[in-house]
Amino acid sequence: MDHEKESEILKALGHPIRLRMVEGLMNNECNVNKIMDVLNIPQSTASQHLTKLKSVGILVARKEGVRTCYKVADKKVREIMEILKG
Amino acid sequence: MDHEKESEILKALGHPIRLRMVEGLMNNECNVNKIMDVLNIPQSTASQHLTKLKSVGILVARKEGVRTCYKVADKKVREIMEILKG
DNA sequence: TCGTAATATTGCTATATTTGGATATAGCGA
DNA sequence: TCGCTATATCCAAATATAGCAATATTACGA
Repeated sequence: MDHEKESEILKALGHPIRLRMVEGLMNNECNVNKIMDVLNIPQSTASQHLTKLKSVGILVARKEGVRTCYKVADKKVREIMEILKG
Repeated sequence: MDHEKESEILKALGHPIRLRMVEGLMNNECNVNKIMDVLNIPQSTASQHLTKLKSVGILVARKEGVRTCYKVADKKVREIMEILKG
């Protein structure tokens, strides 16, 4: 097991806001504006958390004109989220 | 999902030393001395990481005379470790 | 090209975490 | 009780993270 990389992923997930982000993005792709509205946090805060989740490979971003759509990209993270839910 | 508690658990797992501790304790119960030897870290560092893992319920401690034996207590954490391994 | 909306980045402060030496505590055997 | 071993706790310094306003960037439509 690559402890460095795995612990990076877990650390990224280990924040209430980011966990809610990932949970919400499990089934739908979503742009930043929607996310910051749903979570009721400032734009810069939302953007930074999303950037962190992307930087460890949990999310991928897709540009759609002026928008950025994020979605969950890591299969293991999906499985972890399922475990936490159950 | 209780995001606060779940993210606490993920944050606790999200550290290379603690991840190695949990991995090593998946199949055997172990005392602090053994753990610090295997991971090659100072005693206080080992103790503190173990304390953190215990405080979020990932590990439980059992006193055996002068020794303290730790083992993995959280079923979901076990499942998460399996996912990371696979 | 201008203006505007969406998003990213910067700059900064406050707070939290990590680390390991030093010290305290507890159990056990002589 | 004394001394030894195992572990926990305390403390300070270094480092990392969180948060958010302000600013920069980018893409689009008029």
